[in-house]
Amino acid sequence: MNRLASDTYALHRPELHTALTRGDREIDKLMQPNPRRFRARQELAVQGDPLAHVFRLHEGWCARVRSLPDGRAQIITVSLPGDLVGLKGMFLAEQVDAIYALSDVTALTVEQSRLREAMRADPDVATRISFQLVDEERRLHNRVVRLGQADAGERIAAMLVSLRARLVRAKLLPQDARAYRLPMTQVQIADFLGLTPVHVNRVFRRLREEGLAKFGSGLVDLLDLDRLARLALPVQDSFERAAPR
Amino acid sequence: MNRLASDTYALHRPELHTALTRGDREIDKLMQPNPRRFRARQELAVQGDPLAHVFRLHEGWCARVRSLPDGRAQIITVSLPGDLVGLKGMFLAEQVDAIYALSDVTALTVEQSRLREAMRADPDVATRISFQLVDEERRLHNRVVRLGQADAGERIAAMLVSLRARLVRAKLLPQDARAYRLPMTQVQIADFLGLTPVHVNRVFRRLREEGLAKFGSGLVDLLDLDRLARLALPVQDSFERAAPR
DNA sequence: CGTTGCATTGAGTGTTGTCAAGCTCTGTGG
DNA sequence: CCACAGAGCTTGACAACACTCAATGCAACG
Repeated sequence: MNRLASDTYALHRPELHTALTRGDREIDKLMQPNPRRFRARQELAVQGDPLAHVFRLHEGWCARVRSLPDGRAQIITVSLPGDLVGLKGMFLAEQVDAIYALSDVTALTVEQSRLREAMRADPDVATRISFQLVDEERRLHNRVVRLGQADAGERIAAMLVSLRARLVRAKLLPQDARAYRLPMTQVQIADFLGLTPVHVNRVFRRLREEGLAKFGSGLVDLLDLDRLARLALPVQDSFERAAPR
Repeated sequence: MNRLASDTYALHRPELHTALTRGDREIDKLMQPNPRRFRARQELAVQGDPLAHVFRLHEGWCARVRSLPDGRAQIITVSLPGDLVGLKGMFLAEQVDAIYALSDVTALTVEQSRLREAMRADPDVATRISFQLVDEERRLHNRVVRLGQADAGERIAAMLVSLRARLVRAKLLPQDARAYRLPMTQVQIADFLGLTPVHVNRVFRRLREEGLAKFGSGLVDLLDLDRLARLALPVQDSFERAAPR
C-alpha cells in the first residue's frame, strides 16, 4: 500500500516526485517486519551509543535531545509519525544526542548498513534520503531563525502553528482541524524553545486570556489560527510538514 | 589533483572514506571551468530567486541570510572555502534565503540539473552529497543548542572557537594557529548569534579585558584558546570543520 | 493518603535590548 | 590639505523581557 498522498511533496521540485515516491516505497520494503515499541520517556537511542539502525516512526512522537553536563538540555528536533529518524547516524561515527520518546512509540527499524547499500544500489532511495535530509535542514533553518530572532510569544505561536501544519501534511489531522494532541510537558516545550518552564506557562496564560489558544491535558486548541500565524514569525514554512509516509 | 587531505573525514564513518573521496573528485569534474567572482556585500542568490546552480566556494566567506519584513535578519549559516553552497535548492522549489558575500568571493558553479543527474548515475556522488547535508545538519544541531541554551558570552566564544576549528580542518589555518581573519562586522556577528550589535560589542570588550581574545581590523586573536573553549558550551564539535575540498 | 510530577502564580533580579551620543577611520570632493 | 560624509565601533543610561526562587495547587498513582 502506498501511503504517499499525492500532494505530500507539493511545494518541492515536481520533477522529483516519482523518484521520491518510489524511493519511499523501497525503503519501506527494507524495514524489519516487526515494529519496536517504546514507552513514553524511554530512549530510542542513548547519547554516546553508536546506533545501528534507522527508525521510521509509526506511532507517537519523539525528540532529539542534547543534554549538557550542567543540567541544561535542548530539544533539537521533534519527529512525528512517518519521519525517518537517525539518518545522520549512517554517516557520523558518534551519536551525540539522545532520542527520547515523548509518548508511547512504535517504530519500524532498518539496519544502517542495509539502508546504505540500498542507497548505493538504487538512486531513488538515495534521492529519497537526500530529500529527507534537505527537508530536515529546511526546518532547522527556520528553527535557527526563530531561536535567534523571535521572542517567547512568537516562538510558542510558531511552534503551535508549525506542528499543526506538519500533522496536517502527514494526514494525521484534517485540513481544517484546530485542536490536536501535543504530547509534551511545559518543561519539554521550554527545552524545545530555549525558554524556562515558568515563562512558557506565563505565555500560555496570556494566549489563553487573549483567546488565541487553549491548553489542557495534552491537548492544544488553536482558537484563532490566523492571529497565531501572524504572531509567529513570518518565516516561510506554511509548508512545514512531516516526512512523507 | 586531489585536494582531500587524508584525515579530512576523520571522526566520520571510516568505511565511507573512499566513496567520499572519489565522489568529491567527481563533483569537481562537473564544475564549470571559469569561476564566478563576487564583491563583498553582493548577493550570490536573492531571496525568492529559484537559483539554478550549486556553488563550490573557492575563496572568501558567504552567509545564508533570512530577512524578516520588519527589518530583523538572521544569518543562518556561514560557509567557508571548500563548502558546497545551495544544495538545498536542488530539492526545494523556492529559495527562501539570500546568500550573501561576507568578503570578496570566488566560486565554481555547477548546474543543479547536472549535479542531480550525476547523483543518480554515480553512488559516490550521492554519498558525497548526502554527507555534506548530514554535516550541515550536524552543525545546525549545534547551532540550535547554542541559540537555545547559551548566553551571549558562551555564544561568542563558541563561534570564535568553532570557526577556527573549521578553518583548521579545511587547511586554511595551521593546526596551532591562534589568530585568523574574520570578515564579519559586529552587526553581522550579532545577526549570526541572535544578539544586538551593542551587546556583541560589550562581550568583546569583556573578552578583551579578561585576556581571552583580541579583535581589530577584521582579525581575531584567540589569546587563550583553552579558556575560550571551556567558556563555549561543551557541545561536541571539536570536529567542527569546513567541507572537504 | 503520601508521594511525585506537572501546572500555576507572585516577587524580585539580571541579562540583554533600546536609545542616544560620540568616536575613529576611510574615502571623497573642494 | 582640509572638510565632510559614512560606516563601523564604543560607551552610558535606562527599560524590558525573561530568569530565579519559592510557594501552592492538583492530579495520578502506588
